[in-house]
Amino acid sequence: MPDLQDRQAMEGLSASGENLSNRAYTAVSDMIHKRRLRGGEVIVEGRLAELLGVSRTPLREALQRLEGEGLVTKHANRSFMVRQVDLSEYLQSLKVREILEAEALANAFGRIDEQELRIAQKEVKELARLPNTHTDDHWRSDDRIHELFARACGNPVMARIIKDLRVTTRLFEIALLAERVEADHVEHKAILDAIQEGDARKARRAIQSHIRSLSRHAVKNLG
Amino acid sequence: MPDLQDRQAMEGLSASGENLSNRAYTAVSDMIHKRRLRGGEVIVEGRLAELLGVSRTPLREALQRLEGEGLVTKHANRSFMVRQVDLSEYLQSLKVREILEAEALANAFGRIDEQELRIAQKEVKELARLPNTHTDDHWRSDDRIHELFARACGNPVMARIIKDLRVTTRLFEIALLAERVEADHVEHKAILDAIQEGDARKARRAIQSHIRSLSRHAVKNLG
DNA sequence: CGTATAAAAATTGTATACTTTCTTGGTGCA
DNA sequence: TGCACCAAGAAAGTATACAATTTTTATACG
Repeated sequence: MPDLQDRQAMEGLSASGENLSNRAYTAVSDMIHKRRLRGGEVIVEGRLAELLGVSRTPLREALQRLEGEGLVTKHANRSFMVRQVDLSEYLQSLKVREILEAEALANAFGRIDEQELRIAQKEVKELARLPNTHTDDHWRSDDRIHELFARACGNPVMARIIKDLRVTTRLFEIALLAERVEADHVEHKAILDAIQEGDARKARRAIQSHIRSLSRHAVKNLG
Repeated sequence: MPDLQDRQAMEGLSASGENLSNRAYTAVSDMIHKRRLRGGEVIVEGRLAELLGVSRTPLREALQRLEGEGLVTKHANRSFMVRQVDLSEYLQSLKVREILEAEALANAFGRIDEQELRIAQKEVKELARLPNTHTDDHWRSDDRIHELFARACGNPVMARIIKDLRVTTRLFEIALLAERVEADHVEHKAILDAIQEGDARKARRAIQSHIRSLSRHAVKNLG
């Protein structure tokens, strides 16, 4: 079982969410994304509440909220369980992402903030140079790129769906990862380049091939 | 304020969700969809809990879950508020639906259960004959048709997203409605006919023009 | 030695009491 | 008359106590 670390992370959050419910929410969400709580693991409320230093009430509320978002589920009508994303769901999600991100990118053309594009490009270049792949940084960059055009597409509903789908796929990718990092850099760069050149067709192909590449990689390593 | 009706509906649910949390959840969800709780309305926990005959604890959990699904939101960091879908969000959602439902329909070709198709067709025909448009029936038919190919498309993730989007759009349409019913019948029939003929192109056009027709109607009446 | 059963422990479900925070209305002073 | 400040009330946030349910363990019997 994880030690004090999570509790301390939670206490460090004192400023953020204000109330314990919100703090518990982000703390648990974090623990899931950081794999301190693994997919399929059963959550026992009492223990986790104590670990986070709150009573069960706000923790339960956090869990209900997370259930609504699909990060945890009810196991046999009783305990909560950390959501397990299997290969099949991963591939299905990627398929939808491929469709929607291509569409979003097309609609975003001409509306993407120049400066944000610069920042994203610089980040990719730096990451490519670094030998050691610090995963947190990698994902931050990944987020930035994909949100770049999702947010700019002029359709917040679409952006939200893409974001949710990326939560799902991320959940799965965390387990996989590692040897993908190199390919990600190259493919990300291709997308950003196409955007900068103003070549919509090329950008569409780039995002599609990026996502398809993720699918192929997953199937190869697990299918 | 609504009277005993909701409370009784809730008590009638005794069999379904088993525990009070779940019962409160479906009860509130129902109240929202049936417009007994209107978009933008502020929910005061104590009152609603009393109305439903439960303590605040399970009601709050239900509300948190509904928040995760987007049916209610937090107002000014405090009270819950029934979600208000505005025209802009409605149109955005329709846009995504247009993309995804067209895709789903394409993928569903050849996998749609013959019998379910028959049932849907019969239902449309009957509704078209009836002079009085009983809204519940209309929507049940609407659900059946759109779920027909969403479920058959082979991608449950996509199906789930379509379903969620239809919750959003339905929330908006309930307010509008009425003179749409006629057009809906015609357009639904066109979709089903195309499916039966096995004409994928035609079906795609039919679903797209159906959804675009919804957009146009909304803009005309409210934009 | 295995299985069935009952008692105990653990865990979730619910209510309630208490605390904190926000809102509202009234009173006093400029 | 208008504004500011304070008090009282209302509503949300949290903890805890208790009830209902499930799981585990221990013991007795076949």
